[in-house]
Amino acid sequence: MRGRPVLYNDKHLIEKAQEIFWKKGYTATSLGDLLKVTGAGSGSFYNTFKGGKKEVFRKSILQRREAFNQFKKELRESESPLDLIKDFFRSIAQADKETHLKGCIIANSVVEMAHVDNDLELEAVNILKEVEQMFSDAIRKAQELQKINNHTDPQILGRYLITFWCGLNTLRRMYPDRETLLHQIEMQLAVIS
Amino acid sequence: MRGRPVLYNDKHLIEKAQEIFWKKGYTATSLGDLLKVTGAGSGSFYNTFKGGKKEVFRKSILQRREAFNQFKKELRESESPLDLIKDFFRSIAQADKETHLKGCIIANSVVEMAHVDNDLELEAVNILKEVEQMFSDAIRKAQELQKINNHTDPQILGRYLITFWCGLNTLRRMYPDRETLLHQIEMQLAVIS
DNA sequence: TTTATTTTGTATTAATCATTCCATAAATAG
DNA sequence: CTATTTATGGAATGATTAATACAAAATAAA
Repeated sequence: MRGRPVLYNDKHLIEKAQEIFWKKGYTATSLGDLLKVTGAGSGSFYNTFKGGKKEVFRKSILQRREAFNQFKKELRESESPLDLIKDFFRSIAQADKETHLKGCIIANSVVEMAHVDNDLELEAVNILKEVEQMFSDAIRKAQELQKINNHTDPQILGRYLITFWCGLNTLRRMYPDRETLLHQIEMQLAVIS
Repeated sequence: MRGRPVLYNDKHLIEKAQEIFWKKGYTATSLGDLLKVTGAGSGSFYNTFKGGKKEVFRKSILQRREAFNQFKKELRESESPLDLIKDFFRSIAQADKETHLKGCIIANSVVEMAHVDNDLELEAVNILKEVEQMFSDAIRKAQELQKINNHTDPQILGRYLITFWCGLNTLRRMYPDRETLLHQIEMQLAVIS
């Protein structure tokens, strides 16, 4: 194939873009921010992303979706997926303050996009619904194997967990503190046991 | 007092500003938006708010805090404040789609402000902590009066409710639907009974 | 009625925004 | 070596941003 070789492949650009979008959100991140953090000039940037800022953001959250799919794969190979999920919630308490302040880029996007961009809002909502489905499946399995005593409809409990996830996204900013968070996480997980 | 009479008092400006901030958030709301929606020119605007956009936003969420204080006053005069709080949660399910998409301006602000404006972040976090305190107080009272069976530390349960509030702020955007929300709300409230 | 004081509306500024354009660089095919 | 193709960096564009400057308007005090 002819032509000058690509210096900034889209994967690298998306990774760097994701970092800054995660911190500042969609609107507050300028194209200048994106160029600075990726090291690319606007020429290269628009060469790889004809859709501009919006396209990169969409691909940023889709990349996060991939990370989530990886976790889902681990769950499928696990004996007790619900325990993995619970440990994941517990691990949140161990994060550092900077990470707490960033929160979850998907949950953040649902809040930001409502009256900013409808397509991106829907994209983020759908990812959260996939996570919810993963929660429900794990709970159903645990119920079938008699591993938990709570026999509430797994759909309700899955929604309980996704609600908790989104609530935790704010709680950790209020109390970016290991002790406090771990207490609350254990309390909420105890409902599903 | 001498001088041309004020045409746009600050209370009116804040009210109108709050509406648009609530919808679009801080960053996505331009000064042009604010001028259009208030009807004021930039002269009047900066005459009443030397601090510009940031000052109006701060006063917008402080005004929301006042509305919350009003509710707190009702609670103090009530026999069973926890029941009032529960009914308040239930009433969320009855809102229309537009209202669901707006969500809670304070919870929204905590998410948006983390890496945008530290002062405003703290302001919003403090308001949420006040709400949490109100939850805890109501729960303590209900426990003392033997009105509920759950005897978990009221602080933990207060944090459970504020976490739920923030989670609901996203869940209602995922499912802006009366049935779904009411189901989830009842399930979560059942924990405190 | 004149003077002092304050608000208002608009024009202006200066900065930043997202995007496009284009000459140049760097590769391959012929 | 030459022609062709593609990517790059940065200048240029035009829109939008937040904020200021200032003359005109509207009032009250003197």
